[in-house]
Amino acid sequence: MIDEKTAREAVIEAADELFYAHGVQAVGMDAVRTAAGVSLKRIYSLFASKDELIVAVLHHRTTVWDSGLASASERATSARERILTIFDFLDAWFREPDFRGCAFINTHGELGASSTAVADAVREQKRSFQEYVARLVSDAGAPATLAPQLAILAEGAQTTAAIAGTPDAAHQARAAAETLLDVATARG
Amino acid sequence: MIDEKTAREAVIEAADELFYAHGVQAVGMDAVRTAAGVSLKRIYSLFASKDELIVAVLHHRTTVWDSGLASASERATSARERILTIFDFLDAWFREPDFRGCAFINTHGELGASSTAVADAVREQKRSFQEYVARLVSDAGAPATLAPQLAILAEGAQTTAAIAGTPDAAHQARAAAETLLDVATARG
DNA sequence: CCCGGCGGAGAACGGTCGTTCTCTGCCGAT
DNA sequence: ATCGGCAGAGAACGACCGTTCTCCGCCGGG
Repeated sequence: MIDEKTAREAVIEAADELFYAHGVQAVGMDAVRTAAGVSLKRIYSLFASKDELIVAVLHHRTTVWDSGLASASERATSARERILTIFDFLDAWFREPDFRGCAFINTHGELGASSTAVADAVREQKRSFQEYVARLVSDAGAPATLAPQLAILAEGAQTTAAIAGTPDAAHQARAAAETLLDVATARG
Repeated sequence: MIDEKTAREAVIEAADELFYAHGVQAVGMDAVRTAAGVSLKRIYSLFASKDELIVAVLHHRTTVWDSGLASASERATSARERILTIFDFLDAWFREPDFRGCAFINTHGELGASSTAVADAVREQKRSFQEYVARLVSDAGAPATLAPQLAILAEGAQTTAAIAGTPDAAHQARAAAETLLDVATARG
């Protein structure tokens, strides 16, 4: 048998892909089993329940998102550029053919009311993103009130792009962010 | 028996409340029956399937949202004020104890991948909102590019408030909208 | 007063889901 | 070579859901 860590990752990655593509409740554990190539018995020895698997998937997505954001901002030379890089990162994501909105928002809408563990995992990811933006805003010398405004733009772009089915929202949000940055950094 | 229109409305309103509170898939038709006080047989004579009921609920929510937005903007005296009223409307909504995000976004995340009828109804509502904002932006004499930026702020505020569980996003988005409006109407 | 049909209540049906169990074959140890 | 135990495959189980069906009580017309 493959070692535990490998099996865990295979299950999480297969579940992530299926959950994101079809919604969590539309995917049965059988489908996860088939996609991951790991027996149900083993899946249930790695995760106590589907709910626990969902939370693990969300945590996995958080790390993927964080590292994607970090690597996208590597080329940026200033804090201002790093902020705007967020929206370029979104633009590239929106153009992926299987883009279907933010998995955290989707999962929260689907299960946030019934599972507090899911709601907590989603809230934690959003909080961490807000913190990331706040750090960049502080680096750019802009007032702290700018950070939640930029975060709201990023969130809105994700849902707008998901529902409209076009990536336009990324550059629209980017333009708004530029304006807000200009105004916030103009004064002294 | 009660007349058809009344029964239809009772079913739609009961389903709307339950779907919004718990998510669509978490609510069985039995629960709708009990809440609406309309027999299953009658429900299925009014709606061919649960999917059709979901779409009817979304259409109902669209009219409720539109009229709420319209009545909130009645007191505003200028186009600029009418735009900012959107965010005051959101603020009041976010403070309602049973606020759980935008039903359209939630339902799209849950069922948008599997039901094109649902995805279409959601997209149509967002398109109509974009149009409403575009009309106000035009009335305010601002460039058309401002409209999607404001719409993105409104969308982002809704998901942020839903996940964070606080109404802060409304006034943060309002402040950003004010800045964008100032910049967009300063020239000329 | 009797009868036929209509509507409501909820049981029934077929399917699916999350979870567990059984069976079978494989592996290392003796 | 034989045995014990572990892992995989998938059947089994109980619950539930969307949808349909059955039965019962009520109603108006003769």
